[in-house]
Amino acid sequence: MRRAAKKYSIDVHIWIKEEKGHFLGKGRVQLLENIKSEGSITRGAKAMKMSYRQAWQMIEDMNKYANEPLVEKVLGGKGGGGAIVTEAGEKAIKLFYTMEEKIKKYSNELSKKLYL
Amino acid sequence: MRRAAKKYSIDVHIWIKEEKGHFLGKGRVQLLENIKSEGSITRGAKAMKMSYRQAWQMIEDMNKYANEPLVEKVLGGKGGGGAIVTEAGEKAIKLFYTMEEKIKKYSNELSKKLYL
DNA sequence: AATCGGTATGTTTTGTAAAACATACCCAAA
DNA sequence: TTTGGGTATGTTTTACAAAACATACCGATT
Repeated sequence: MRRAAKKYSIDVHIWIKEEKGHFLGKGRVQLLENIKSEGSITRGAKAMKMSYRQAWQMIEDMNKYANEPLVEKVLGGKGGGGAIVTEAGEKAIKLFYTMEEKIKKYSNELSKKLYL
Repeated sequence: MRRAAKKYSIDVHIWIKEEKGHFLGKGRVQLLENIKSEGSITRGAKAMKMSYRQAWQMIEDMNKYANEPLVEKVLGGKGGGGAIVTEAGEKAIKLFYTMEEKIKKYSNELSKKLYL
């Protein structure tokens, strides 16, 4: 009879990529969510202990690979300005989580019959 | 009518993990294969431009998390010795590729209906 | 008993990505 | 027209993982 002395499972990470390079991973999605809730890149980045510089570069990269910008700046206004997540950005967030969930669900099924 | 200006797809990486930590990823599987074909950790690592030190540490880690060692040393003998991949090691290689293939196949299916 | 290429491991050096710092510019609101 | 907190970037510093180096030990083979 088959018995596994240790419990194993499958861990899975996904990225949505465009032809020329990676486009969206978990970190970027979290950044988008933070920008959405905080209202600026500065605060969104800080909320996840990411440097503004790195956050900005990610956004530049995402916008470059997307059909339309996922984040747009808002200059001036009370508080000096900020940034917003566009509708395309919102869709991207949802899409990423949908795909991630499906794939994880599937790999969890596989994990159940994982004997080694 | 819906039309995507850019082509996107899902990229997926998997790891087989034990409760206490990651156990097997693509790099480790390649290392196992190299050790198998080269007959030693030294040459197996060199074949993939990995340092002996790093390779050895990976093996130590794998053996620790496995029910039984995946690699065993062979001391002495013509050429000073070497290392072999055990039967458990062979199984682990096969299992990893089987799981990887299934999950990639599934995510490729999902990629087909990926509009954003 | 000498040889040989490996294993196992500590120590030092190097390379590079990330963080930290600095600063010019932006513009709505007051 | 000054204020304020952002954006957008260049420059410097730091941290740390990876590589490189060094070496004691191993034991079948000859």
